[in-house]
Amino acid sequence: MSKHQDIDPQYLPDISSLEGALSNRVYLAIKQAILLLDFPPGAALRKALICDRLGVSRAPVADAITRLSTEGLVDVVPQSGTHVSYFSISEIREGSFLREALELATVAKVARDLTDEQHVQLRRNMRLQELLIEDKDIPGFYQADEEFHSLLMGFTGFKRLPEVAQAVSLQVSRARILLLPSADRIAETLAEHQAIYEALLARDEQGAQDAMRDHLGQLPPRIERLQKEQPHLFNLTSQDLRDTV
Amino acid sequence: MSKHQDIDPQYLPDISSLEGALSNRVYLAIKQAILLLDFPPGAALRKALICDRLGVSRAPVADAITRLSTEGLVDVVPQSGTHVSYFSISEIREGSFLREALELATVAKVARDLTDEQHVQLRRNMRLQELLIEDKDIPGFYQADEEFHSLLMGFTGFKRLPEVAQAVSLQVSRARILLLPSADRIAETLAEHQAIYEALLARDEQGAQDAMRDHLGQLPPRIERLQKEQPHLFNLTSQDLRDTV
DNA sequence: TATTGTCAACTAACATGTTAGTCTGATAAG
DNA sequence: CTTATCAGACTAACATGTTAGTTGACAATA
Repeated sequence: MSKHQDIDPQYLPDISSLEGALSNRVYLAIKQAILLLDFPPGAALRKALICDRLGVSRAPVADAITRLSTEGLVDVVPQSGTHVSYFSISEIREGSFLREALELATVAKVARDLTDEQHVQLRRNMRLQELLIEDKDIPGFYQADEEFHSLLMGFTGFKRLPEVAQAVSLQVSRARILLLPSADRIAETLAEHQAIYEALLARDEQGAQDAMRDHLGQLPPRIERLQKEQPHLFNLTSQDLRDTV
Repeated sequence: MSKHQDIDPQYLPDISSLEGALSNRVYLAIKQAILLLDFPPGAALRKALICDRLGVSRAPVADAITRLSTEGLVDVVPQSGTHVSYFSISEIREGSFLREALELATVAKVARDLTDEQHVQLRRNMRLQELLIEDKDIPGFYQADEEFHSLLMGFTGFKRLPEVAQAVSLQVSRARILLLPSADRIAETLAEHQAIYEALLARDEQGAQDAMRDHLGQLPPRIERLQKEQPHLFNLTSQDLRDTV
């Protein structure tokens, strides 16, 4: 069950550039390493190595691991050890479901309440997306994509919504790193964003939801295909086996 | 800003009857006291008192408080103190929004996938609700109500959904305690549940969502009325002031 | 070979000591 | 009477020592 590598603490970002409490900085550093797959699924988190690398004691590291555990990024085995969680098709499906639920409620509300100022911000972001596509700047487009969704959530005026949405779809975000986006795909993505944008301008609540559902529905099948290509990253639970029959 | 009472540790449930790690038991005990308003909003959590009462050291208590902090039930002021969070109209609105988003997605999926076995379970619960109303057993109905929603979420097959739904609407659950349900109100509630139930049987996705939206929409206005009656329990942020103009 | 039992090494969980930031309230200055 | 200051008493955050449970290698046995 475990001839897995330990983590390589070399990949931990330096925490001195971060701000806030020590526990929080350690948390952010480990979280980044996991989300970028520098700490691969299955890797054992060795507290001693992390303490050594970051120059902190075990307390803030333990605190950080507790938080990562509640987010599902690590699995803690009491009195035994901690390792980076595997991908799980069922968890990714659930994460996508939760994410979709929140995004649909978001666009419905935004379609009802969109202000002129918000419209300007959205239009600016859409223009940016177009420019980045012309330049074939894939990382840049990725970032503008995130900002597009982030803007919409911000428009609701709800403060916790963005972080909740991120928390429920962390596994999806992590798996998404494995997908290498092509120029074709980001062009499609732009078109999907435009459909959402136009429905929002038209105050078309149902249309915006349909467009968002269509947009978000693209991701899960792509991720599920990864399971065949890189099965060692996945944890096949009985649930998953039943689903894939 | 703070001539508030300390918490009274006497209200902490005994943790020896709970199971799991010590940290988790302490967490559950404090959480229950906060949700039942035995620890009222604004009360200062004194770690020493809690340690004394539960017979544990500071470590598991600190661990528990960290978790409660991420759930928004307590506010931690670094290097200073911790107190039970106040109610906030804006947080309650947001919690209701998030809860509704998840419940709507849930009934849509259940309307599509309902099995015969699940139908039997639902019908049994509906019958139970009717019986409890005849007996005017309000606490019993409250419990069956929770079970109704819990059943629906369980039907999706998603494991984290119930806990996420509970987590996002914790503030709402806490405020709900202040509402004294009348016989009239629980009769209305039953009717709303029946509308959801019938739409689900008819596989009417849109109808089930409409019925659920109508059902969940009852709660927030009732809670907002509490603000006038018991303003000392609320934290009026500038956000809230703007909203209530 | 396969199975079982033992034990050493490792771990998370817990207890407790230490540090440093924050609040309060008394006192002094205006 | 108001305001500023400053010391002491708190607190969370952090460091570190201790406990107890798990794991996995290996030897003993069948």
